Amino acid sequence: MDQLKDFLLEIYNLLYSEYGPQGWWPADNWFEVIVGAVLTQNTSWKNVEKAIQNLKLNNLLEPERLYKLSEQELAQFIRPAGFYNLKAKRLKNLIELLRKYDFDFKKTAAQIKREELLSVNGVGKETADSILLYAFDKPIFVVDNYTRRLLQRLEVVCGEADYEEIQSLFHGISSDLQCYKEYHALIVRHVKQICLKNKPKCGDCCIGMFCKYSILSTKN
DNA sequence: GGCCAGGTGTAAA
DNA sequence: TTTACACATGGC
Repeated sequence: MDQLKDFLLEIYNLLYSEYGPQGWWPADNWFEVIVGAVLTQNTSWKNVEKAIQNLKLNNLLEPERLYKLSEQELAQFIRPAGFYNLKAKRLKNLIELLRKYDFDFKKTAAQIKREELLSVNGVGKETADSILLYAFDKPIFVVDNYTRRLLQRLEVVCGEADYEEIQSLFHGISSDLQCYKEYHALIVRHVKQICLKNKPKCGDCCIGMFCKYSILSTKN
């Protein structure tokens, strides 16, 4: 297990050396992180940016403002992010939770629990953990499909590995908040970048020496 | 024109 | 418990 820890730390160092700090989450404040976390569900960040911009230009990117806005109106502002009716509902659900804490950052950060976020319809594990890590600075690692794919290619986990299993691997290597924020961002950056190449091969990237299979390969 | 993107919930098998 | 599908826009 200590070996695995060292291995994951080495991967982190290689990625960090290659790409440098990623500055995640790209948002001006905690509430923008939360809105972005919902809007980015199965959606490219480019489209999320347009939706966020719409809200900003209309002075709506504040919890109280969105609380007062109707679901139908909200949906129109976030259209570019896709699934806009669904996401308007999900944002409303989340804002209803935030209202319990009087839309107050400190109060929410001090009291909010993962289970509470997960109980909100439209908030799954990845969204909940993104909010906890990037909006509220909780040392909780965010697992996404990029993470799963990368660990599969590195033969650290198999395809059936569940969310918490993968998460615990990262919780085992460090409890450092910045490391969690950076590692997740670096994984996203790396896998995206590699997949953009026409024919990525093994050994083709900064961690290639550890990959038996191409990142695009479906082989486990 | 087809495929995919920083997922999640629901319903049927 | 697993699988299929809906949700929708915009970039390449």
